Amino acid sequence: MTQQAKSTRSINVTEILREQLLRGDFPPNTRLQETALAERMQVSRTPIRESLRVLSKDGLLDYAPNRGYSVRPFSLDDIVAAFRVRSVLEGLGCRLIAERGMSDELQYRLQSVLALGEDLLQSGQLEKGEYEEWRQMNKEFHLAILMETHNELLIRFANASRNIPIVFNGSFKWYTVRAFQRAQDHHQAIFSAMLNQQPDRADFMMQEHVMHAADILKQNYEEHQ
Amino acid sequence: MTQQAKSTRSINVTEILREQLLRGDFPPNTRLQETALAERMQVSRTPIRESLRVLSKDGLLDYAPNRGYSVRPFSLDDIVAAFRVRSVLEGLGCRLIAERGMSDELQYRLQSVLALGEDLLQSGQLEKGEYEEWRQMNKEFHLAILMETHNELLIRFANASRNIPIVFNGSFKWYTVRAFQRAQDHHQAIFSAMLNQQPDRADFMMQEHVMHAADILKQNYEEHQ
DNA sequence: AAATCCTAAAATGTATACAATCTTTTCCTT
DNA sequence: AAGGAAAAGATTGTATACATTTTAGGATTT
Repeated sequence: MTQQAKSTRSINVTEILREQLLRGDFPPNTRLQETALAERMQVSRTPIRESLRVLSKDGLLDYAPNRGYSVRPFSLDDIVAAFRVRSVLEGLGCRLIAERGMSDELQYRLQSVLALGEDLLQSGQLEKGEYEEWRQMNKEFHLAILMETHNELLIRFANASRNIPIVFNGSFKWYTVRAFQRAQDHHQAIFSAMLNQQPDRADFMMQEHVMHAADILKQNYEEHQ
Repeated sequence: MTQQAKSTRSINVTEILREQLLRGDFPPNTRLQETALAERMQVSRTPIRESLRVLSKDGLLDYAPNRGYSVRPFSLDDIVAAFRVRSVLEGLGCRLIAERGMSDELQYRLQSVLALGEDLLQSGQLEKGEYEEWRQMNKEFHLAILMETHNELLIRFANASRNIPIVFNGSFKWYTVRAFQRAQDHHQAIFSAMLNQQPDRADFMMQEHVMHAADILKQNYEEHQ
């Protein structure tokens, strides 16, 4: 029997709300009233309040004393700015690993991720808009690199920089096959740079890679939003 | 009459506790019990709990469900890692401003900050260990640059990366006159690079500047800790 | 004596009652 | 009718009571 990770209602509520916020379930500037949420979530106001406080610390909610919480609106500029920050954070991650050299574990793991990327590109799935596997693959690529740095703050910030509606699940729905191919090429180049201990190249290519994602989002934001 | 910013006990408690944590009032791994804190702060457990949750989100406290909060220990490696992250964040800030050019406001402000730095270097104050004014000057230099980027996430992360015991108030108490001079030179170079729209130089020199501070801290940490 | 189980105490998690603040409505004044 | 003050309602902030979980200690077993 698998051990159920300990949790509390407050934590559960936080994660459910976070998911809904990231999915864009609430229109921007919607006020989140404690009593209403408490009723909806079938808990008292106490865990709700703690959740709202956390989510506002995460930048997902606005807060004013005695006036409560509301859904923070994100402009396109906000989102692109967040990508820019993430690009240097993940770039630093690659740089750090390129400097010290990859562990065997990371090398094997990234190689298998890269192989999966190739498979997906050739399977024809991505043409049909089935990008869920790609999303998983991409997440693992980025997270594996980050974790290897063992820089707690870097990991925390890099993850936090993705906790933004629209951004969170990637904008793969707007990717062309060409865009997927380019992303795969970026992954390859980043891997190669880290393997050959080329810190500048690793950093630069990761920044290029992240900002490429930002460009695609930018191009599609107005039309499809 | 100046308008008293609205606040709540929860917010007040958070800031008091944060200050105490940053000052190092609590030994690492100290458990922070809600009832004890509530009594000490003369409030109920409710605002205490909200504060602790926030401070753990800020990385100052460890938390485990049903087991409460404890003071997070920071190793020297943790601290240097945080400096590295901050260096690329503030480096990005300088790069962004160098790319688009400084506003007149920022230019004048930084010039006056630089002039104040020169004054302090020549007044002899710094030799006597009176570095409080320097601390203020330094803070304004870094903050003015950050604010000018208008990148909300960048500002948030850069500030958060300084919310670490020991780091928070700078390690100026360990600075020699030579070290102050070098910091001033760095500030000058960063200003010059932004003024002349040299993004690479601005970014690089800011990273150099921040990591120099890390080096000094590193050299003095063991002996004086 | 070491290990395990059980029980009591203490701590955290949650619900609810009450207090303070803000918002809306009503009603009065001009 | 417009503006504003006052009161009523609604919402957030805080305290407290109760529930659940953890922790500590001792008794019991091996």
